[in-house]
Amino acid sequence: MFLDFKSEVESLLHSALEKCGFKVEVGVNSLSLESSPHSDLASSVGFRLAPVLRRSPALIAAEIHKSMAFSPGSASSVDRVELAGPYLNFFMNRDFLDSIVIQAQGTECWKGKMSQKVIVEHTSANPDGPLHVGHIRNSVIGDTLVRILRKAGCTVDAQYYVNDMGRQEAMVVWGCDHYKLDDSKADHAIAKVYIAANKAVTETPELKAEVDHIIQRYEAGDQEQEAKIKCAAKYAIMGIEQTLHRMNIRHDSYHWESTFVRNGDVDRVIQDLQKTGLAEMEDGALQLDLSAFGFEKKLVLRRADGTSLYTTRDLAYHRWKSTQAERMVDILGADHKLISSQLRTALRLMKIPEPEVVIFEFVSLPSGSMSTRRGKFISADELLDEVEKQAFEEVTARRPEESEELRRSIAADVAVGAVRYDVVKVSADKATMFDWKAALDFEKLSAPFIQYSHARACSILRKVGEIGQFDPGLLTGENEVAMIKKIAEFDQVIDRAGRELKPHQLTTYARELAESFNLFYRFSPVLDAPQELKASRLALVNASRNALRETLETLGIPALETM
RNA sequence: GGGCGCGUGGCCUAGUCAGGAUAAGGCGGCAGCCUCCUAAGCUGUAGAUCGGGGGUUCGAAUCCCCCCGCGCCCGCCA
Repeated sequence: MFLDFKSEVESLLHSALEKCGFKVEVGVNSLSLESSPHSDLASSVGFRLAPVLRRSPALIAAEIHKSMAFSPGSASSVDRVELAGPYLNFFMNRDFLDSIVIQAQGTECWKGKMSQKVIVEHTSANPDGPLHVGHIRNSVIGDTLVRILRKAGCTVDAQYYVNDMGRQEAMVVWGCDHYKLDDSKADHAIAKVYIAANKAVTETPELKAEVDHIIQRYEAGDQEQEAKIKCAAKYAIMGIEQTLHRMNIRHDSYHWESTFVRNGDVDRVIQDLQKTGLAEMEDGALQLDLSAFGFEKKLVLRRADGTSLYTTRDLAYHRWKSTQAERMVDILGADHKLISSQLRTALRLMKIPEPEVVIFEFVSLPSGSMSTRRGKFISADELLDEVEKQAFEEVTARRPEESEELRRSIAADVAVGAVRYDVVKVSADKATMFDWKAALDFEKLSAPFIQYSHARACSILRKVGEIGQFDPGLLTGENEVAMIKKIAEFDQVIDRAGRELKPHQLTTYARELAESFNLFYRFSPVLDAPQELKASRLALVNASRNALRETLETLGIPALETM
């Protein structure tokens, strides 16, 4: 696919440069390759070389162009190279376009060549209540990255780190001791006692000691507290999992932070950090001085009462992770920026590989930021319910003759897609404001737009039996060629999103792919086309359907066959 | 106060990391397209000094500096 074309262009350029005796600096994109409206791939390397060679970029480009060891048929994917002033324009040849259509008939061509083992940790929400619309930004970004990396060829373990030793879980247990869990969904029931407990402790500060006592006994290995905390946390996670599953999100493994306290890993981390000479006792607590690395405040490794802290436990978790994978990816909210830099610095001090951290900015409500503790949030369940309700109305308006069962099922799939696409389409480093109107809009910049294109392709394919013999060379219309080229881009998009950990790039591609298909659909009749052309167009519909399906699946969005 | 991030038509965003050939979409506005494979679609049109100011460069939305605005953080919480 596109990456093959690109590497062929690269080697053509490299040998031409060598022939001319030109040297380019090594580095990313040293050949100055860029996508261009004027060609399939362009190089502005002439500009790069101009200051060194003291000649005009156009002259340099012309010289490179002249010594390009290129004749028709000498390359498997490049048709021609054109000189346009200082630019070199590369074009794909017909054989290459044909091979894209043929490859895309199958299932093999969509998988990338990466082969690393990767751990992606995402969601890891405290088991103190349901996921809200802020949490799901973490879950959706994380799960989409898991899918992208798998598509790129990696072996991925999606991990959920369970914070069972923190204050918030002790608060939940205190709440369960004093209030009754009602029969609402597990995570929602937990949230109610958690909110009540917070209220009680705020109003009666003396109760704080009781909560502290729970933490201390749990850390000391008290069986009763352990049973209570594990039970409460598991109950909350059960509810959280239901919500995640509803959004097509699954974790491969769960890791409890208490594990790393019990097995001694936390103590070992502390010992190793002491060996750096940067850790010292202050006010009874062990603190790490990271001022040499630009951190003002010291990082507390162990409380004066001897109990551990979140960061220290997280260090132990990361040390373990580093022995299990070649890449570690953490998805964290913007509130973790500082602590994750400190974590990485501490790991570096111990010569432990650092994770790649994907930070996403906050999702706020028009009324301000969300808070589980204060009960101020829109839950993911509520969001999904509302979107599903809206989707049901829309599908009913369009397909009133279909059974309610089918309409419900389509609405559920549309809702999952709409929510996931809406969340992941914005770059992670942009703070967003939750907007009901946008969440309930199923038009162009949304998952239903892409699902719809897929459904249209399926609809055409349903009307014919087999595709049979076809000649891809007949697909020469403007929209047909554009569609083939767009399909070809799939491997490059996956590769780049997987390396840069930018899942929103895939949503842009998905939109472009669907747009291309809709144009082809609009201007190239398939079923009414003359016999031979019909077969070729059917093959392109099939290729498009496969590309749309792969893209949707990688986004975790159901590829609906009818809607 | 310090650190990090963000600022692109009325609104939401892509493009910024790796500077290049006319700033790309959506929503909303206006004007059109269902005897035609699903109109959750398609076409046309109006609308942008890319927050402001300096600088680097043949060339800056993109890199550097300053300023302004917004967000997050600066706990022996997580």
